[in-house]
Amino acid sequence: MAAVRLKDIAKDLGVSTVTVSKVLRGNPEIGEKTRARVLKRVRELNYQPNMQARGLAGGRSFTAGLVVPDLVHPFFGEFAKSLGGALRASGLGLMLASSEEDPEIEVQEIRTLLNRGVDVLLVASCQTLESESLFFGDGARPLLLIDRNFTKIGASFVGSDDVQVGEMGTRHLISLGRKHVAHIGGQGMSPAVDRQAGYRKAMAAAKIKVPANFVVTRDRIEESGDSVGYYAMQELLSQGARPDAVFCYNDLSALGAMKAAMQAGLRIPEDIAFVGCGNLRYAEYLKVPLTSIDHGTERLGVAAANLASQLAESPLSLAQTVLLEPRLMVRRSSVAE
Amino acid sequence: MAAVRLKDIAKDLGVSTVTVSKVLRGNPEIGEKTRARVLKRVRELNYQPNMQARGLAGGRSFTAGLVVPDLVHPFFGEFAKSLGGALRASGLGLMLASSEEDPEIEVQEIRTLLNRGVDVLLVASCQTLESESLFFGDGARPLLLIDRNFTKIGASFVGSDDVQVGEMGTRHLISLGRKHVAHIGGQGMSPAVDRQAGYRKAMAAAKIKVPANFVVTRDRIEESGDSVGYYAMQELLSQGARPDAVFCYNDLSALGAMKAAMQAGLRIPEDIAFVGCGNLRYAEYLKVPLTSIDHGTERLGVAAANLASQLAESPLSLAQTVLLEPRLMVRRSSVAE
DNA sequence: GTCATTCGCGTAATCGGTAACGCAAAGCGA
DNA sequence: TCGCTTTGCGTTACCGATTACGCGAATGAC
Repeated sequence: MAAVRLKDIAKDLGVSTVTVSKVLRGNPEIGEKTRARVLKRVRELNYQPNMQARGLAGGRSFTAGLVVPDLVHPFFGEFAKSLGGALRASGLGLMLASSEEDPEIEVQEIRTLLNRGVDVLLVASCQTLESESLFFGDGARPLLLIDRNFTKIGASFVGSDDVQVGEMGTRHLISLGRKHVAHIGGQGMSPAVDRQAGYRKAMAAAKIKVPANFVVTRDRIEESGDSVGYYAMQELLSQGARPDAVFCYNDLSALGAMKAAMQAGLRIPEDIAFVGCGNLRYAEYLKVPLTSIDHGTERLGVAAANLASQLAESPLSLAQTVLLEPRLMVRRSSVAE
Repeated sequence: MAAVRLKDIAKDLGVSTVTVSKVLRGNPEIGEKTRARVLKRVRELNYQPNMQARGLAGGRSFTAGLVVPDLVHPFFGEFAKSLGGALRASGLGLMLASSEEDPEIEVQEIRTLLNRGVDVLLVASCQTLESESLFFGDGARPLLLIDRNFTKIGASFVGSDDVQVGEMGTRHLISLGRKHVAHIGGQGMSPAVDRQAGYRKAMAAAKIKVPANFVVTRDRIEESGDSVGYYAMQELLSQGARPDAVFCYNDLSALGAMKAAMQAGLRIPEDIAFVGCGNLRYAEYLKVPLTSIDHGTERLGVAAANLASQLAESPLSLAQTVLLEPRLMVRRSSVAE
């Protein structure tokens, strides 16, 4: 069952390979009769074009490359899934790489993907905002940033409106009558910065002053998973003025924070309410179901796929930005049953 | 910053492209002096080989293809992550496709991956065992089955020893003094079959008869997520003889089953104990932390990557089977604190 | 000092497909 | 019927690499 090539079909029919190629490519200069014969034989032999050769000759590989920091992170998993499906519908394959949250691996993976000839590069970068000047592809292929934006680069972007995310979560807590809303934040990336900005915006709109020690950010390098939130919460609690609500940068940190709060004997949500971001699956099975902000990850994937296939076809088209509206999912961590 | 090609380096140095290629390939027939000059220039220009061309000429693409049923499923997410990292270490890229649990899409994705010239194909198939004769690649590329085995095909396999998984979970429940251990099973795939076999083996070893209505399997098609377990548990409870323990096919079904049990007023684990499979993340944050069997997903990924890179290098080597030992993670769903 | 090796590198063909051009036959108007 | 445009398909070159071979020069044996 060796692969059947263009040449085989051509020889079979007594035509040239070019003719067959033209038929498959939809070139109108081939006569109806020949076209029909070719198409028939193509189906009979179940011909499948060799994409490597096609890529070499045509300068396109019909493949998109995706670099994510961590495939296990529910957001990126869902995103990759949704993206892959939508890309397939556009005839694009997906090459996947994980940077393991390491900027150097990220650069390496990007290089590898480019060498493999991807038509468009999607990156959820783990570079910090300061390193904006760093290597981001070779400029020859369109770049599409995911979730984390680097405005100075001028690349396309698909993600959530994170300022709104921050506002929405914080406003929810305020609307519940909480006056002492703290924030456990992330570091370096645009979502972290923007969500904190949204938090401050909502607080300002409600005319509530934000005490300096109410915003805690911890370096993600030294800690992993939920421990960031855990230690951040301990830090908050060790201070005099205790918050009655916390808006957390993401769900995992919210989990850690809730753990620390419960260990300190606080009741959720009576004594202290929590809001996370990401709306991770199983959120409803948790000990305390978590109120969270949903990014509409599937829609993000579809939007990214659309933009990607457009960029793959016309690499020189202008950079575009797609921002999706977040949605608040209210659960027990903020509202008692 | 257009891509630098072999030809550019060659022209620069006044040698032929073949010479450069030979140097990079480690061919010993090139003199020390030339070799040094070439390597120097290669580094200066930061030359990156075009993998498409390399693949065309050499018949290898240095790429592995992976087809999973659902990237969001924690097992496959973790597996893909681990696999990708380990493959990278072997110089292989990863092309990812998701079949969405649809056998037809699966076949389509496999075709696509083969057209793209992957050197080896890894598939966690969603075909049922009966459809073994179905299309599984073209036979020209080595096939590596993941998690779900099809013994008749004679392909390589990497997965858990699922009979042992079933035994281990069931034995744990029996060792806790439970006499009425039921089983909520999956359908069609080898893990489901094997785990049920393990369950029966453990029951037989303890000389406990398995009532016919103590084994419930439901068709996964009509239901999704945890609802399988939910309805299965209701089915179990609606019968006269009530179990005091349930060994579940996977964690999600265990979650659903526990939900149904709690709704029926049963206390976990006092009245009824549960064991799941998969040891999904967040298991410890659950309302009732779930005792589960860990597959060592990361190790599976690494093992698969090793085998895959070996198969990619010598496609004709014999099919191999790698079975990893499962580990029991005891939590509150089976043992009170 | 010859002849046979080895060494070191280049030439040509190939992988499977695509794009630019060429060219014969058919169509058409006058 | 002559000449000009289409129509329909084939030739050639090329994408960027690799492998098989060829050949001149340096090397060594005698």
